[in-house]
Amino acid sequence: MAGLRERQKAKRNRSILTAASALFGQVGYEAARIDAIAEAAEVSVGTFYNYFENKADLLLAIVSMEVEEVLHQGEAVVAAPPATAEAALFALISTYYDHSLVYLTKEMWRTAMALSIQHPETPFSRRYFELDAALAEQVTALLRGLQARGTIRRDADAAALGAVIFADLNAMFTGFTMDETMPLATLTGRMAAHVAALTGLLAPPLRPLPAG
Amino acid sequence: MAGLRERQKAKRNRSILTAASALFGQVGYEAARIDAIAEAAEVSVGTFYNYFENKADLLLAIVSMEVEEVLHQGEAVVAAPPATAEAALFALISTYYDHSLVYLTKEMWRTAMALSIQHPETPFSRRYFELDAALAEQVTALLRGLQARGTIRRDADAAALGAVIFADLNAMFTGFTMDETMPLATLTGRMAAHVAALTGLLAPPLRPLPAG
DNA sequence: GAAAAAAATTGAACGCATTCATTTTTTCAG
DNA sequence: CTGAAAAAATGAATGCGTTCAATTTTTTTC
Repeated sequence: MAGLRERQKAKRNRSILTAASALFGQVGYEAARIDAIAEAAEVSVGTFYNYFENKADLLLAIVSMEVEEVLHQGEAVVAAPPATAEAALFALISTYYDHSLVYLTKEMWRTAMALSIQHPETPFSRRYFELDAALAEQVTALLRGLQARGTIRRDADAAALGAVIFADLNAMFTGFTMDETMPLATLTGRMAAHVAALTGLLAPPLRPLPAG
Repeated sequence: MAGLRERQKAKRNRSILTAASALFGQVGYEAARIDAIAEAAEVSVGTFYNYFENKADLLLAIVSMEVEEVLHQGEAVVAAPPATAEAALFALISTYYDHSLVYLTKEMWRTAMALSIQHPETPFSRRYFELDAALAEQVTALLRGLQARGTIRRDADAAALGAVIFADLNAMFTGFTMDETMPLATLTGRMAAHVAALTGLLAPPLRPLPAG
């Protein structure tokens, strides 16, 4: 049996996270005051800081959930990619984009990106870039799979190109979060153009390259 | 003759910017207190806000100077690029990187990037991304020049690839500013690897493509 | 050159995230 | 069950960017 203390801790933790999540959704991250979150969670401000290191810590919890789900979905695409390189990259990146607004608003994404850049020595930043690296690795894995299958040229540097593609999809996503009026379709369309430009360069030579 | 008021205004403006720049360099942007800047500039806090909209505004002035100089230097590279695509891209991007720490510290760069992402409707953000766009445009211009000269394949989408390459060099630069121990040489080396991977794909076909 | 008008300066006050000394609650030994 | 020790909760205080009503300085008008 879990002790009283332990049970109360878990309940409060959940309560704070729920209250914060709701407030973030309603008024945005920046406008959500700590006292308001504490009050909604029926907890004092001091107690809030007993459970979370700071306001950003709340955001991190939500971002982690989001990216973990997206990584999971991405695995399926990497395991069984569409036939062409263009379709495969498009499918993977669309998976990322389409999921992006499930738990987070654009403003929350912006805040997360800003915090992760500004304070690199922070647990927030470390975790955020860990997640980023996992996504980039997934793009690279897709490229490797396409190479193994002969869909794209085998002499391309998959790791470097995976990083390049991830940097680009990330930059476009940043642009998306920075324009509150941009629909997801616009983002997807732009991404498609870049994917087309890149896959245009990745077609394998008609005859296999001589070994060595 | 300029009136007394006008002369004093110019003097104060300079004084504040000089004081801020010095303090940023000494203790960093975040640790530089507005009262300290005001005091060093021999001005009250209220007056500071009469001359600059906020703390970020000071940073913007310095960032603008930095990027404008780099754009100017970049023009020379675009006007007379090295012989190979790899050398040309390397030269342009090195120009950017090598200049980057002249006026700004890594911490100042991080802050600038974070602010520009977090508050997109701000003059800071608008200006920052204007400068970014100008840099990306310069990369595209270089690619176009290389296409015109036949150094890289003419059927590549220069605008899309310019954007992709800029996003990537930007992401690597962000990584550089986030690691206080990383020397410029490491950044340059990583960039070289990505440039090699990309230019490997950009070589023109041995025979010119048929028209149309 | 004095008085009125315009512009600029000033520092105390405000909002908000975070900290910390004090109080309350829970656990546990006997 | 009791009292001491440990853990957690609390809200007033702090630090810092920014605002604003009151004051001072400069310009203009006659």
